Amino acid sequence: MELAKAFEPADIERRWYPDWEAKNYFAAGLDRSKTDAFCILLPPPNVTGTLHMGHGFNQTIMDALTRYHRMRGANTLWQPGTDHAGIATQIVVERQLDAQGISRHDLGREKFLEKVWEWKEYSGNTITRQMRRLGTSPDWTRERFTMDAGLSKTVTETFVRLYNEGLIYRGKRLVNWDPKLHTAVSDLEVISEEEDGFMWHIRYPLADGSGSLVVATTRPETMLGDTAVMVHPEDERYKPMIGKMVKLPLTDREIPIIADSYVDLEFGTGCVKVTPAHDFNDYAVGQRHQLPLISILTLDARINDNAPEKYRGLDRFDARKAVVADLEALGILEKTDKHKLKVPRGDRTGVVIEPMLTDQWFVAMSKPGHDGKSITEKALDCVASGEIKFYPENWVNTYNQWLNNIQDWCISRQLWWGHQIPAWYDAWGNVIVAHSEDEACTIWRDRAQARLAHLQGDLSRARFVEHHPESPELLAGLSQEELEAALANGPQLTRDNDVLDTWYSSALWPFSTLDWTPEWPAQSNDALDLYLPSTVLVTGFDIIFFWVARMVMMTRHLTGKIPFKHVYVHGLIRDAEGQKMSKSKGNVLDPIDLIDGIGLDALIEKRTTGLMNPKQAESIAKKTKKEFPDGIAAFGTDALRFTFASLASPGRDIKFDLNRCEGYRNFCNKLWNATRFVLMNVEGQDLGLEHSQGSPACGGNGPLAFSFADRWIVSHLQQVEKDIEQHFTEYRFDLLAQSIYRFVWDEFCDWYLELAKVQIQTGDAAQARGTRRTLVRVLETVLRLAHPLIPFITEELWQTVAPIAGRKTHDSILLAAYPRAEAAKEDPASEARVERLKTLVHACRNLRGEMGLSPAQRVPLLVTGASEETRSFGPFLQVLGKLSEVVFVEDFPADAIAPVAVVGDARLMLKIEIDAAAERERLGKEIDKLEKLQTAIQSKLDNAGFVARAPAAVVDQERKRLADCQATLEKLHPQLARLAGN
RNA sequence: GGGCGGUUAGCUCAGUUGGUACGAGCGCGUCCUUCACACGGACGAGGUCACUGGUUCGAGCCCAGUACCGCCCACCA
Repeated sequence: MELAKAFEPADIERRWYPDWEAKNYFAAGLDRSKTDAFCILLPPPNVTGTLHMGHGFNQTIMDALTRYHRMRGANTLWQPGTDHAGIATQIVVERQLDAQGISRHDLGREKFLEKVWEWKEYSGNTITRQMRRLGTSPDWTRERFTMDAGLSKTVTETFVRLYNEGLIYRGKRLVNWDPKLHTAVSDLEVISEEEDGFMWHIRYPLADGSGSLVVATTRPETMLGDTAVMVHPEDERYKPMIGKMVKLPLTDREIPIIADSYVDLEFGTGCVKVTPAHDFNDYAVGQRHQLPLISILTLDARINDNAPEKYRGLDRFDARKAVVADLEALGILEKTDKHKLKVPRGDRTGVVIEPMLTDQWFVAMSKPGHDGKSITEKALDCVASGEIKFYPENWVNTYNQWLNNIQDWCISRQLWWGHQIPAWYDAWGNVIVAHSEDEACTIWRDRAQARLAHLQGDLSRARFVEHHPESPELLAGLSQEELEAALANGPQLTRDNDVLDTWYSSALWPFSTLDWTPEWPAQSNDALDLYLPSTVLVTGFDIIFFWVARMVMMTRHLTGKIPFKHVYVHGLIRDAEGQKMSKSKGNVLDPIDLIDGIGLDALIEKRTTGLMNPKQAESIAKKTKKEFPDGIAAFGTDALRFTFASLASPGRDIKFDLNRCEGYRNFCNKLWNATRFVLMNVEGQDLGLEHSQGSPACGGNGPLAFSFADRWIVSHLQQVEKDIEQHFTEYRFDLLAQSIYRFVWDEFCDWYLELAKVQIQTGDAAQARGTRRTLVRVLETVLRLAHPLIPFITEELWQTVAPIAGRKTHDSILLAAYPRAEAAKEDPASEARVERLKTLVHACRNLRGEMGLSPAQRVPLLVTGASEETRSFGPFLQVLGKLSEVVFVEDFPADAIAPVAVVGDARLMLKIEIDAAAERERLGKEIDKLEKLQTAIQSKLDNAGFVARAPAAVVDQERKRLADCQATLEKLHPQLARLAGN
């Protein structure tokens, strides 16, 4: 088969992926007799759009690991799927409707959800199509979606369990409220950033007219909901006022002055207004002092009816202006200072989050569960015990720190898209959590009957509680008559409208995707048994809290197992300037565009459509033009993947550098052409494969001879195989890529191929066979070695190379065995010998370079003092040094004025006519350099401390360096002297 | 206020248990369309490893501190 002259990825990629998938090569290994199991969970991408560079990076690493372990023969599963991404997806669809002038309320819940499902279908397909383009190898037949029937069942089941265990509860609490979305959000979904604001100082008069005090606040409008003013108990300024009342301005209420050591004496005026219904700190203070809670805001953050009439209906920021103006008019606004403050904003909407008193569902993070430990404690234990390891390790700090300060997790969302909470309410507001409405009704009736029996005296309280330990107080408030009537009419339950935080279902991903059932462990399946826990979670640090910690908590608590053994935390992909990639900045790169290439116009079009702020289009277009004047070239998937891997240094974000990508595209081309060369030399030739299952066409029976060069490259390969194994174990994909790159380019191509040319041309038949066999075998091994990173090109080449190498063991390279180092093939002597040959060649080339010889100009080389080995290098030296001939002589001609280099015992002379003065200068410089070096080493050795305390090997090494240095000088000096006369 | 990173060639980054700065890619200079590859080859220029002190025979690598950049967490009204 004839290979194209250059590597052209598009066609190769198009052919191989469908083939792999059709033949089901990615299917989960379910062989229980195997001891090794490797599993990765794909962090399910959100169905909000398309994949970005971060996904490409993340998935490249996972795919490399998966292919590696699959080739090493482990049971392997890469579990794919997508996430419904509650809020994010609902926003996307609402925005689309918005463009048509429709709101979700116009459609109603059911119709709206249909629209979202349509979008999910579209986005989900886009994502999986992109993943295929990236060459990923998950088991597509096991693809899951967080709202699949099976996963939804797991959500319900776990919710019911946690509720019955008391670890999920409902309550009226102060939560982070997004007034735009009209939903509660969790602490993690709130981003606090410093913004410019003001500190208003307001004078509150004492009710008894005996004076006044001044409070400082950044949110004056909330004073309408104040229920106290607090001071520090030790504050001498205010001590006499503690316990007195102040008259709250703008209202007709009087509120107490309380003492609480929370107050900072140094800050502000030392007096703090307390608004328990609209501030988390004040809420806590209110709890401590039994203060009333007065909510003054509606759910869309307007002033409500609890406030004085004149402010009602005003938006919170308009209300602020009005309040400030009124205070000023009253003359009690003491002063207004500029002040920087942290403003909490919703991560999806950007609007200011309002602490709001609402009924919500929570997961109790610190409450002991069935085994006496809280889910937080258990999550900490999993890591502390070493069962779960972080790579790099320092992320443990972040993980621990977060868990040690965790608050209860608000899991209810006032949205439509998501898992509806499995809770039902009766007419009196009693809550029943159940798997279904039917079950809820049954529970209600059962409970009502038992309660009735209790009320009628037929069932003791103790017996009643014994039967219903999980919630004995349910229906407790109903009278006998009410129970009787309700039992006659049916319970009339209505379901909770809220849905769960999208991360709730994500937290179950490690087992929900493996078809865990409520009957587990009595009923299980192969995948669940083999792949829980999974091996490694590959993820960015941005979701350690959102996802990683919660998976550990839920999986440990609900299954008793850890979700994964390793957490590999990688950096974020940033643009060339280190900026985060985002639509609004217009610096987003689509991985597919790097694979296929994209013209400048198309790229600008892509970056400037659908902007939130269309005004940015122009500057984005300008920047794009500047950065990519010719658009982006097509690099192909393999080059992109190799780039991702090579940039994956631990603990570091990645500034994505297009030049690197180009460099690795070139690397693919190098590999491609090396293969062309090998094929040209081996196809149809006798390779001496008689003892292996070689293809008859290329086999052969001739005797084989392996030279030191053959043994060197094979030996070197063993070291590379060893290194790569270590790099995979340590998740060092950067070093791994580097190892492959260097071996292929610097050793195999730059040296071995050149040496092989000589061997084939000048060696005998046995040596030619040995060389050809080595060429094709090393190449074949390299292809397997590199396959996890660059799957397409390696498959394409392997299909041709493997049969010739007698190693066509499988239909696809991805099923072939991964190379493992063999100690028997190591050959240090040959490695050293090649090193000496390289030194000679370098010396020769340096001379040429310094003489400014054109590569085309062949000149003779004279060598004196050559050892037998050096003599054996003659043919190699001649070709690699571009020499007309290599002549070994006793001594140089006395009258020769030619450049000379010293390598060990040998001296090399390029036989060309040169200017004696120039050569003297050159030698002088050389001698100078060596003498400086000599002095440096000598002084080191003269240091008694060094000789006494440094390890003997190090001292010996220095001695040897010194000796070499001296030996070279001893040869250079006479050479210089010889020229002196000319 | 806590915690974590980073600071090495013009740019983007490696540097494995302290022992000659082998650094790599891109860029740069000179030469070369040599029968695998110009997506290439050969040779070369370029670095006080942020700063200060310490440990050590020896430090880019260990310790302490300083500066600058970045990230995460936290209730100063």
